[in-house]
Amino acid sequence: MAITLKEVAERAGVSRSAVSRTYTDGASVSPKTRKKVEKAAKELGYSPNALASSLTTGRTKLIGLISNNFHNPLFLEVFDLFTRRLQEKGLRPLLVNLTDETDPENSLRMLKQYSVDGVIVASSTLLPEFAKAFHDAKIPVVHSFGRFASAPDVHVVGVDNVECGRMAARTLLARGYKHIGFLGGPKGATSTIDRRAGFMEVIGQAKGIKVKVSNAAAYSFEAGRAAMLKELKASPAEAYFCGDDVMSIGALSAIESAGLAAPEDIGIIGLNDMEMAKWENINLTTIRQPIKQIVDSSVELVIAALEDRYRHPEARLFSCQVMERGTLRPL
Amino acid sequence: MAITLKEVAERAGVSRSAVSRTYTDGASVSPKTRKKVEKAAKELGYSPNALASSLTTGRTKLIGLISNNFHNPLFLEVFDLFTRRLQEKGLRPLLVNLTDETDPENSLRMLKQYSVDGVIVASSTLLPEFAKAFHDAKIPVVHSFGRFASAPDVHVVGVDNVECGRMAARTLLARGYKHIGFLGGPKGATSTIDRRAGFMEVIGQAKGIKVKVSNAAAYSFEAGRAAMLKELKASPAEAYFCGDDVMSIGALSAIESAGLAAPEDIGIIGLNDMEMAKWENINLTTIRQPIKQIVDSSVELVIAALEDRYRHPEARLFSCQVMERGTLRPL
DNA sequence: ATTAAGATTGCAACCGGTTGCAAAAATTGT
DNA sequence: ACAATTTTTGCAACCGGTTGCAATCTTAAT
Repeated sequence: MAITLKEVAERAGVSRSAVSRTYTDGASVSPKTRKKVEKAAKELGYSPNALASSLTTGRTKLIGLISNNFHNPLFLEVFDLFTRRLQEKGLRPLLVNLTDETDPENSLRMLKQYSVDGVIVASSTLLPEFAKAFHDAKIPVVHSFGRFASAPDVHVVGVDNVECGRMAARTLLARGYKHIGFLGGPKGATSTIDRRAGFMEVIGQAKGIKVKVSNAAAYSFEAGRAAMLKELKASPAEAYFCGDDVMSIGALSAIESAGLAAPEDIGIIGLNDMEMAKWENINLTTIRQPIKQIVDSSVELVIAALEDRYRHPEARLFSCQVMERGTLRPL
Repeated sequence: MAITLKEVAERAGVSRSAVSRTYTDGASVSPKTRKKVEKAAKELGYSPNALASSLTTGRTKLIGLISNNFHNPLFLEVFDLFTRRLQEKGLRPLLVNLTDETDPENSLRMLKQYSVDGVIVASSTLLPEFAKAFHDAKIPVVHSFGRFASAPDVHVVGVDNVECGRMAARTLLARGYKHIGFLGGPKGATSTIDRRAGFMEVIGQAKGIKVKVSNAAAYSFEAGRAAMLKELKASPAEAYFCGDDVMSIGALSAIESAGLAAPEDIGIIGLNDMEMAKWENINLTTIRQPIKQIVDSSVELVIAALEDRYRHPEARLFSCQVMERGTLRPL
């Protein structure tokens, strides 16, 4: 099919090793032969077969990028950042869509077959055990947007969801809301559990605050809307901390449908700060996750992990920030 | 590192060929040896190295998935569909993010190095020449969401944008709008050009209709909003056909900002029918692109193309459909 | 000019599989 | 039971590279 190293060697009048060495850096080739080889290569349109070389070097430069968040617009931004960053580092993302699956079995087998150098699990809903399966199979893995643990089993990069919960609570209290709602994502999601813990911790320390807790079925528009519609039927709180931005937008639409408005009638604070949050017709007050930093750090960490396979599992947490916009009443 | 075929062969007490054959279908192995091999493989946790085998078979089952649309939420749906479909067919998507690049050079080289079996270019803004580069390099390629041509250079799957333009014009005329706007995407994009042609064709055949043409800088919220704000300053039309749904949402926000409403003051019809279009707070009347069919057909076509490398380039067009929602006045 | 050290080169074995071919084993028919 | 088929098996070469090693060539030092 394609041009091989052998053909280039013949044309350049050198050994195959010489050709190979011109394309591996650090190898010893004289400028003269390098010239000859490059000339021949150009004439033939040769490009080295990365897969064949992976056979001996043990490196494919392939990184498995696994996610089950293909319905949350935030993750388009995440994929954009990941693919660019990996490309910049000379790595190639092999994308795995995990929708409707929670068992690592299949993806593990597949990624083993393709000898990926490492794996990035980009998901806020997958359990730590998922990433652990790769760790156990001795494949370097980083769980991005995963759950924080002080002594994690695998590398984790993300935000401190407990602190996010606290931050949301403090923000609402500071604005004088007395009747407050926690409208979480799916009950089982680790992110929901952690945010709720932080949220309740702060609320618990304040006096005379009434709290309402409820959960949406998913981090989605429909679920957020449905949950808020239900809230509106039975004495709603003055302001809600919603599971994420998409849910918040769903909640806002419910409020609007009921002939109410944010922040006049009900306040909303979201989480993520996805691009849509700043669209003028949404203008959502929300807690920003620094996704660029999380992504860059994840890539850096997976590279570090594949250079040192015995690197101790590490959790890298980034801090969030409240983005003041128009869905909470001013301070 | 990992378990190899040789180790399995030794443990099972058979030749390496025997092991290889148990994992290639159509090969001749007796049930007895197959049993032995499978037992040994299971005990050792063996899984064949797909890359090594690709060396001799010439098939990697890797498909390059190239896109430059990492900011349009529609493409999250598209990626979701592509990755799932490819997975179902036993193919693996190697994702390439082409943002800020229009030259195929780099991606071509890279995908050659990884010996992808085929390439899918998923973009409505990349030019046909881009996909052509892969075709010229003898890599099977399908351009999804690409420009229609009756005698295309490469396989194309998408919608007939000219017909979409006609459809939009007819829809607006049928609702009695007399002063009509075409608010296109970026001027150079083939999709914009084609839609405009169809649109103007139908309008031209109607009597007493006034048309305004303008273009947004990109298929994005901000560009759509900016373009509509500009329109609103200088005698706007009664209804607009916007470049796509994201732009439409931007336009709607501009309308709202100006204290106006759709469809009462200004009508909007979009294009794509992405998930957000049916969110209750948007409720956008739009022309639906059947993305599931486009994706499935693209995958099918790329498979056909890699099975028959001399297959004649083909254009597959799917028809669109108006989704009646709330941003145009009723019939 | 001679020699020692350093740089460059090619040979050949190897990475983890596949496959054509001929030999061996199993099956069929008589 | 024996020959003719058919199926299964292992050998060995190959896919497209890399790399340790010893041989050869340069360069620098004396």
